[in-house]
This record gives sequence, C-alpha cells and structure tokens, in this order.
Amino acid sequence: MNLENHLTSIVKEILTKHYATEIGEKMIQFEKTSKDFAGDITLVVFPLVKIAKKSPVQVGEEIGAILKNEVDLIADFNIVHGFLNLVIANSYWVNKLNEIAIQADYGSSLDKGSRLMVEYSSPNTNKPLHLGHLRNNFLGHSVSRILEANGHTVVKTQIVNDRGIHICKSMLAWERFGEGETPESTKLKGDKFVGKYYVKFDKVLKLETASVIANWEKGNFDESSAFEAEYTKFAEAMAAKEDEKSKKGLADKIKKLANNATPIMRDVKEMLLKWENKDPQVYALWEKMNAWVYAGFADTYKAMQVSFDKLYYESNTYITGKQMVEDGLKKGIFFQKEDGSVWIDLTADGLDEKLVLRGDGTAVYVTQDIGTAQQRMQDYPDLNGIVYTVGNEQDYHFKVLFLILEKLGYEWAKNCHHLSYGMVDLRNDKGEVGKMKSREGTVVDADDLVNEVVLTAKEMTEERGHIEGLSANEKEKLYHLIGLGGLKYYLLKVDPAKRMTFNPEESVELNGNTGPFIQYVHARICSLLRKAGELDKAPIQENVFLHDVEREILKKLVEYPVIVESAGKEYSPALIANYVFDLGKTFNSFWQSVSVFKEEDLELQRMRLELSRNVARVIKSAMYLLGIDVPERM
RNA sequence: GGGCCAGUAGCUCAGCUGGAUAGAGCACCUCCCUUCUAAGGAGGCGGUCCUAGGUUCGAAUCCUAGCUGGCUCACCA
Repeated sequence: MNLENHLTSIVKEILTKHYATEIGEKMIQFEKTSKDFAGDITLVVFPLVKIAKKSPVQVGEEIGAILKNEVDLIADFNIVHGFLNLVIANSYWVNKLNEIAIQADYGSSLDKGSRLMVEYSSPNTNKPLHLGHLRNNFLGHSVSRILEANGHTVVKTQIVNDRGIHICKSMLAWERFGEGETPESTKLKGDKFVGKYYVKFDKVLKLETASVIANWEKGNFDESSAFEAEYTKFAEAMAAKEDEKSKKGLADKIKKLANNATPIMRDVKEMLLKWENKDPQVYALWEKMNAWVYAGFADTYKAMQVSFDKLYYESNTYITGKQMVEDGLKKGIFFQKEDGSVWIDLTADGLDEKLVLRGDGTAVYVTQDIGTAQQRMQDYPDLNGIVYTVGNEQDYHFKVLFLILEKLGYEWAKNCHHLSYGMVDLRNDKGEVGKMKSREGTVVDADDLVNEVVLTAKEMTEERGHIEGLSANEKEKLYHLIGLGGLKYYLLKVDPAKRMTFNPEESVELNGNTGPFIQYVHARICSLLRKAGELDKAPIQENVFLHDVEREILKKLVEYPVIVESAGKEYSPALIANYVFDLGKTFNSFWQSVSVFKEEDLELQRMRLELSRNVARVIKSAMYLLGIDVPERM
C-alpha cells in the first residue's frame, strides 16, 4: 500500500475517534510537501477546520501532536498556514529502498492485463518518412512498452496505406516519365525514388489544372462540358464577392473542379479502377514500386529502432471493408444515393453524413479502416481493444470510424482508442513558426535527421574524451545510442496531445532536459558501481542517517510505479520523460554534494551505493519505456 | 458558419481530479574540477498564468462570455 492511502486510513480513524464524529475520506487530503518546508507529505487542514471549529493553525497543531504521539511512522511535523507537513521516519524510506532493491521488474504492474493492439507509423507508400512520422513512431512504440509495463500483452502493428489514388499517382508518373530508371540505377533509397515521382505527378497536375482554368475562363469547355455548369456557378459567385477570403475560397473550389477535369487526373482514376479490377499490368507495376518503398522503409525503421509484430495492408483489408459495407447496406445501416455511392447518416449523433463507398464502387479511406478493424479482431479473438496512433487532424475521422463500428454491432468498438497527437511545427532561421510544407521544401526527412543527430553525438562525444578503450564498433553504437536517444527524448517529452515546435538546435542538444543528460547520469552511476565491485546484498540497516537529498531520491524511486500506471492510463510517454529527468536531476545534486568512497561509515557507503544502483535501474527501466537505450559509459 | 484542441518567463515546455511565495530547461550573469565521468552542480535575472466576469476559505486549474492561433466539417488519405 502506498504512503498516502496508508496515512489516510490511519488519520481517518484517529480523527474520527478524537473528534467523536465521522470523518469522510474526502476531507483527508494529502499532497506533496513543498520543497521549501521540512516534511515528506502534507495534510491540508482546511477541510477539517469546520469540524474542529478552530483556526487552521490550531487544528494543524492539534492533529500534528496526536499523529506524532500515536503513529510511529511520523517522526515530526510543522504547520505553515493551513498545511500540516509531516516528516516520515527515516526507517520507512530505508525499508522502501530494501524492498525496491529485490524487486525484479520494479515499476511494472503485477496485474495481468488484457491483450491490446497498438497501431502506429502507418505510412503512405508514395513518399519517404518525415519528422511527423518520427513523433508518431516513437509515441506508438513507447506507448506499447508502457502498456506492457502495465500488464497488457501488446501486438504492435501498422496499416500500410499501399493502395488508393495517391499510390497510382507515383505509378503513373513513373510509367510516363521514368524512362525505366530504378533505385539501383539512380542509387536512390527506394522510398525516396518513388517519392520523386509523386512530386513529378503533382507538378504535371498543376500545369494541366492551370491550362484547364485558362480554357474555362475563355469559355472553352470542349473536353470538360460536364464541369461547365458548376464552374459558371462558382465564377459568378466569385465576381459578386468583395472580400478576399470568400474570393479565395471560391477560387479553391474552382481549382479542385479543374483538378478533376485534367487529363492526367482522368488517367490516374482509370488506373485505380484497373488496379481494383486486378489488371495484370497495373498490378505488376504496383508490386514492383511498393517493393522499392518497403526496402527503403525497412532501413529507416531499423535506424529508428522501432519494430512491428504484424502488418496489415490496405490492399488486402479494403476488400473486407467493402463486403462489410455491402452487408451493412442490406441491414439498412448504410444507404445508397442515386449515383450508386453508399453513405451512413450520423446526423443523429451530431456528426454528418459520411461516404463509405464511391459512386464507381471503389473504396475510400474509412472503408478499409472498417475492414482492417474487423480483420484484426478475427486474427486475435482475445483482442480487447485497438489503440490508433494517428495525428489530431484525424480526430473527426476516428469519431466517425468508432461510431460506424458500433452501429455495425461490434462490442469491441468502445474499447478502441485514438491516440491523437499534435503536429510538429518548424521554426525557421527568422524565428517564425510554421507547418512543414513539401512545396516549400521545409519537410524534415527522417533519414536525414537521424543521420544528423548521430553525427552531432559523435562530435560531442569525441570532444569529451570519456570513452578511450572502446572499439571503433562500440563507439559507433554509442554515437547512435546517444543521438537517437536525444531525438526520441526530445519528441517524447512533450504531452502528445499538444502540437510542438521542432527546433533543430535543441533536438541535438546534450545539456539540460535532454536524453543524453539522463544517459549521462546512468553512465556515471555505472562508473561508480564498477569502482565499488561486488555489492553486499544484505538489507541496509534502517537506522542509517539520510541526507535530505537522499530522502528526495528515495521518494522519487517510490513514486515510479505510480508514474508508470498513470502513463499507461493516459497513453503519455511525456509523464515518464518528465519523471526520469527529475530523478536524474535530483541524483546529480546528490552526486555533487555527497561522496560515496570518502565516507568512513561503511554502512552509509553501502546505502549510498545501493541508492545509486537503484536509481540506475529505474533510469534504465524508464528509458526503456521511452524506447531509449542507456550506456554504461559515455 | 458548426465541431474539436490550444494560449503559463525572451524561447521550448511542466503544473490543470482547485491548495502554500506558479516550476524546469535553454539563453543571459556569478561562482565550483589536486575529490566517484563538469554531457555536472550551487546561485542570480526573468511572470497582467490571453482578457473580462462568476463559483470558492482558496482559481493557472472549475463555469460563462469574448480574443488569438491551429485542426476539421472531401466521391483526399
């Protein structure tokens, strides 16, 4: 039982007896003692003032005296305003250290949880991974480990977005403009190679769109008569508007219309249709280009040190989705419009009507998501829920998806959770903050960034010169461990729900609230333990003297399992990151002010080594939950 | 326009199930390596917690209204 619960029941009993009236648990509020005052835990006396009918200070004095007298655990107390600060006996903390020291997986829950699936990454196979994917991958990977630490069995997965109009775009561009070149012939990484053709398609599309609009403006609708009526409507509305915002909105609508009227768009739609009909030529092209992309992704995932247990492919699950939509249509859950498109009406739930199948019968995004969920449940019958690590621009999408699954009658729909995270903004040289835009070339490529942080780690480490004696191979591993650890920590320390600003200099920083700072604490402790040699495993005597900073460290160690639990409940690696930084900082303060080997009292020396050893264990464990390795020297 | 999210130090962020004088890191300024790794430590400077009301013994935290920024409401994914 933790200290707070333990004290709550004791205090409740004593006060009920003393004041001869029932004291509710809600009236007994504990909180951490402010570091400006002596004490380990603080009772807020305000709620008790009414019952005792005395001033807060008097009530505090009274209760403090009773507790000190009757409870061994409480060594001393002091009152500041309405706060009763309690000093817990040293022996309590020392015994806690002895308990922690013999627990194998300290911090992990002993309860058997359920089986969960965590989806993350889920890239499109038409362009390389970028900074946004890094946040996604690190989050998903870390949350998987945090859930495991909470007793769950986790299946790490992704849905590979390997089909759809966007994939056909790079295929068409390569077929038309590629002249047979390959990743091998160009020495480009496969994902980068395919991404190049996606960009090429976009360029051609823009040119064609511009020419379509130019024709329309001249009243020339030869090949796009179907668009004439709609265009005229928008154009007239635009001429009537005065303000820039409305004008721009209408201009965008015209652009979208013109997009769809371009020859290249018509061709790519035809290609998608062919693909869904398994046209052999289109299918072979698709397989070839996807293979290039997967080879590229594999390298990136390896460098990022993330992994998956099971992969799902949209190209496979969208069929299940389509079948489910057809079944749902028969059951009356969906309805069909005149043009053959299929919809679901969610207006009764405060949402809109939502398309689930296009007029030409092809699947949309949500169609395959429905199928994917169903397939996962079939593959893992004991699966209790799915966690989707996807950016917050899709909040609405997941509301819709979960609601559709519920309406289709799936019980497990209510256990699905959208782990929504904010986008990563960039800060440019001028200090302006903005989104990544591929058009402006401000997309931060995942491979480039990983290479850069590793290189910085190498330079910094060589400068320090702490690692003489390591082999070249060991050194390379260390640079990777430090660089990547720094990057992961940088992206994980922020609350997932919040959008964050990416600052290139800060992401490779080694001082302050950073991954390497924490890794360094671990390396220092390892150095200390190497010098100490074999430790005596006997429990520490409970009457040893404790410095304030040592008590602080012990309090933090005791807190660790609570942090792991709330990180699991909130799907938040940031809680772990902040905790472990705080632990490291406190330990550094101890390191600086308290010597281990100069201490003449051997029991004290033993306690300090044991304390240090367990700090290192918790750091290693917490960093593992973040997906970060810690070195023994750096 | 409807819905969702956010606004805390010069910058990046904690704190938000109401509690003490609102905390870290970076940046800037002082000190501390003959001592277990200075990728460190000790201290200083720095705040209308977006604004205005309200609830409360007590509000950065809860409620209401407004302001600012973002996302979303596609036969895109």
